[in-house]
Amino acid sequence: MLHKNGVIPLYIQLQNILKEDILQGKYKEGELIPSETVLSNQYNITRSTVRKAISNLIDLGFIRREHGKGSFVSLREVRYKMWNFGGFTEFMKKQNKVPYSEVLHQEMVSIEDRSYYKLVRARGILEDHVEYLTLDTSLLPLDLFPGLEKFDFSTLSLYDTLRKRYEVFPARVEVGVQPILSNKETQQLFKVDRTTPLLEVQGSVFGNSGVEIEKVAIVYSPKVEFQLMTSL
Amino acid sequence: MLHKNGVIPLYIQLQNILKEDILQGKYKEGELIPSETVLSNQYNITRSTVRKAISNLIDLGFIRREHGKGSFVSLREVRYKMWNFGGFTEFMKKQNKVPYSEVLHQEMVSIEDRSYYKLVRARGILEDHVEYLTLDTSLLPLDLFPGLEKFDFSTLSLYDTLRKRYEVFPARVEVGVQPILSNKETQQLFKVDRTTPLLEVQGSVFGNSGVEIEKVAIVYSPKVEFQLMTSL
DNA sequence: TAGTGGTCTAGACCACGGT
DNA sequence: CCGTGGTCTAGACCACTAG
Repeated sequence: MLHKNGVIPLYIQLQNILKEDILQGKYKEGELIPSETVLSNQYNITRSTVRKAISNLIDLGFIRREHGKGSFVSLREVRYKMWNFGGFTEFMKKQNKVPYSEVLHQEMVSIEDRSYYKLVRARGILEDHVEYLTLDTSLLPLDLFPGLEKFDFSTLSLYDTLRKRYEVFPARVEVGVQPILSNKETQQLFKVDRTTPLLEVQGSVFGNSGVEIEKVAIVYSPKVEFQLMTSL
Repeated sequence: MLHKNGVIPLYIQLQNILKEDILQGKYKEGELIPSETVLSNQYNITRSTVRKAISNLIDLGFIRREHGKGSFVSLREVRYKMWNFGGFTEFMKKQNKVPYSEVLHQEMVSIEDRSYYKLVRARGILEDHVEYLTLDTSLLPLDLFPGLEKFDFSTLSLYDTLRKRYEVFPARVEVGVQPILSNKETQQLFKVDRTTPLLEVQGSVFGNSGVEIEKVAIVYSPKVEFQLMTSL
């Protein structure tokens, strides 16, 4: 149900509900979602409000409308192969590599009246020497994870901690990919010159319940292969 | 004045009027346009209709709204979201853009004793000018597509042709993503300087039967947003 | 014909910004 | 305070799709 007198607009609430339903698989790729009329009756809101919610989801690439037919789930889900989001540590162990994390920086920051724990880590694998592969910047909301700053993430897995200590399970990422130029920090870390372009991924990680649990920015070493497969 | 009983929706008519006014300089960059109430009175339509017109112009990057202040002309740079690898033409049409393709180069090449039709196209959308978004290099095996070189892909959709003429349906892609530096060609095409890093996607497209039907390399303009979602 | 989305009206109340 | 945009209601008629 919707919170009629809450601070969050009804169309945003509905938008989030539909988005979650789609991502949780309640409405699957290609399937019809309930019609605008049905939704407006179901949630006791007008069709205009329903339309606003659906229009936003169309802009976000979740839904496609067809006149006279209905509104369809229209996702283009991308899967990754060599590259992994949900736990660098776990992934590397599976590859029989020794994962290595170095906390470069950590602090409490405040963004839009919310406090976050900011964690900057250089990550890589341990061979004869340390081979750095990514530079990770994470922002984790402290209201969701009180006391998070007390853990030592050079030895602990961040996602493992979220799961075990906070029972929060990373479920989904939404990211953008950009090419960037290296700066002094990444040049040193990845041993590249200043003309080397790098890959950066920026976005959000969401938990099971659909809440954003982490804002993340990762710069990848050129040694990391970024591959993906997707169906058309 | 608006044509009240015309075939063109009122909000589209208003949208075009405002767009023209902006492009003709009647409302200049940073200036306020008339308020929603004023426009609704002026054109004898409801505020909802005015809002729909303005919302579209915001999506198109002409206007920015500020709560309590008004709506300002704001010709921000448009960024295009593209998470599709196959079917540029179809994708752009769905976005109500006019797709534009320019064949820069085509030839027959031989790789590992197999002949391919090599097609290099600059692709983008047509607005007041051509906005180039990608530089596509395709390699299509001629044994699968005999006579393919006879089509004119500046006007025809490649994938459409594969489907209609050869009954081959692109089904899956496997690609790698790399950051690259711009070269002279891409600098000119995308109007960027030589220090601008770009995104390149390289890989293969497979048909329904699982055969590789195309080797592809796409360089993206910085105006293209490369976004993806995935479950963990 | 019934159900869908597409467009539009005529209101209402609210939150924000500047006077 | 007033004017702005932000949200929402409760209707209406239309065009399109499918049985």
